[in-house]
Amino acid sequence: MIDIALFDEHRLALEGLSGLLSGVSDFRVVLNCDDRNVLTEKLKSIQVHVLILNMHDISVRNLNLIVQLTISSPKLKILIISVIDSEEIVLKTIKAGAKGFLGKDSDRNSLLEAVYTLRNGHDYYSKSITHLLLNRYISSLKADELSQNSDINNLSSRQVEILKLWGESYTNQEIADKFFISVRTVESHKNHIMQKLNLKSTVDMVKFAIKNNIIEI
Amino acid sequence: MIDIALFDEHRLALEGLSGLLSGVSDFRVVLNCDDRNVLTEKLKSIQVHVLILNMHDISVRNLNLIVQLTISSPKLKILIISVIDSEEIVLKTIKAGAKGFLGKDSDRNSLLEAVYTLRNGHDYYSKSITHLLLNRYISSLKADELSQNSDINNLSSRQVEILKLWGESYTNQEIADKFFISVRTVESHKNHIMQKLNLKSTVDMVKFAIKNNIIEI
DNA sequence: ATTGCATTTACGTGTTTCACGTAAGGGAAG
DNA sequence: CTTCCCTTACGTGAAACACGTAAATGCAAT
Repeated sequence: MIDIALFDEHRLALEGLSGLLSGVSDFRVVLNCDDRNVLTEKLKSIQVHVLILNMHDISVRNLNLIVQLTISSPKLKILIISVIDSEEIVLKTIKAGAKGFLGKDSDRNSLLEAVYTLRNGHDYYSKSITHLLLNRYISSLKADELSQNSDINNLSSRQVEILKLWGESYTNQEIADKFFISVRTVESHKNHIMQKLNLKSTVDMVKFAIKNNIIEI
Repeated sequence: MIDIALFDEHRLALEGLSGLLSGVSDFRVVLNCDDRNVLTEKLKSIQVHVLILNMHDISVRNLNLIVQLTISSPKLKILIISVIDSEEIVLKTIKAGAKGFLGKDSDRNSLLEAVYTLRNGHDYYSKSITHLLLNRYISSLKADELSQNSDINNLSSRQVEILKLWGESYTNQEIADKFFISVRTVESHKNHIMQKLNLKSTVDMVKFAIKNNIIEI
């Protein structure tokens, strides 16, 4: 029997999540909670194996919640569910102490699998996440093969900075002024970005930036 | 019997939501969807009474989805579920054409109530939302509902053609060759588009084209 | 039928960005 | 110390952009 606590600020989502788990005989949902403070209070008295945190946004507040719970309940396994599943976010939650992460591509089976896996003392990350986490490791080994994959991880931070501003309709000159570098340098950065990502036009670069959440539509 | 379509980018949440509705005998969930494009496609063929959209973020893209569906399926009642329920956000979705909004304080009963209410031709907003909004304010917003998305309609078909090709990374020269016109003419068209839509850069033009489904990401 | 207006077409001029090189200096890794 | 990548920067020619001007067309209203 696995004792589970559920947290979701959104009551509807909380109930939905609760429903997904209630059918499983091995599971016992001992706590449904939509209030951060109530959660931390309750977890001091009752002991659960797995805490499922549905995070609608990954704010410092939410990350802190993970950190706090990790400290106060070292044996508690925290599973994050979030529709926001960029590499940065996943890494932050892991760093904060989460043992599992389910992105938006996850379904009920992934959830059940994740709970079992965490209960058994292992980490669980959904497919897209694993792929994401492995990518930078693999890319360091097989840089040539993967250089064709238009992956944001291959961009340097400077290149992302430039791309971000340019995606907000800054002109090269404005970007140059902002960073105190030459316009030619800005052009160079953009050239390198296009080469690296194998993009054939600036239009493609905009699309790439949008796809990779570098800029907002 | 009320036919319902469900959309949620997050599969887990989608399944949870589906579970919350499945127990009700009056309801028939005919479509579960986690892909924006699939949704619009499917809704062209099957007819549902209520579409429930769970929005994890209220982006222009999401708002535009509402607008598009409102235009293509005028009889469809759209119910928004979102953990983000600030006044501004709610107003935007209503403006876009949504007939109901459930904020984070809503539970399963609110959901069922909302679906019934929408099916009966009325609007539904959860408690916290209702007291936020003045009725006359809502109705004044609805008046200009149709004039809001007139931007795209102001473009001539030629302008849209050009924008479409350019959005597919065609160069001006290629577009000119395709239409047997001068490169300068292509430039003129683009200039006119930018003037007409009050865009200040080509990056903005890409974004506009994406927002208005002229080009695909 | 003529007026009026937006559209489509096109060009001129000057600025900006793109595409493709080259290359120096810095820092991290081996 | 060497190697490799990143950052910085420049050169050149082509392409695209910004801002005008302007003629021919098409269409709707009077």
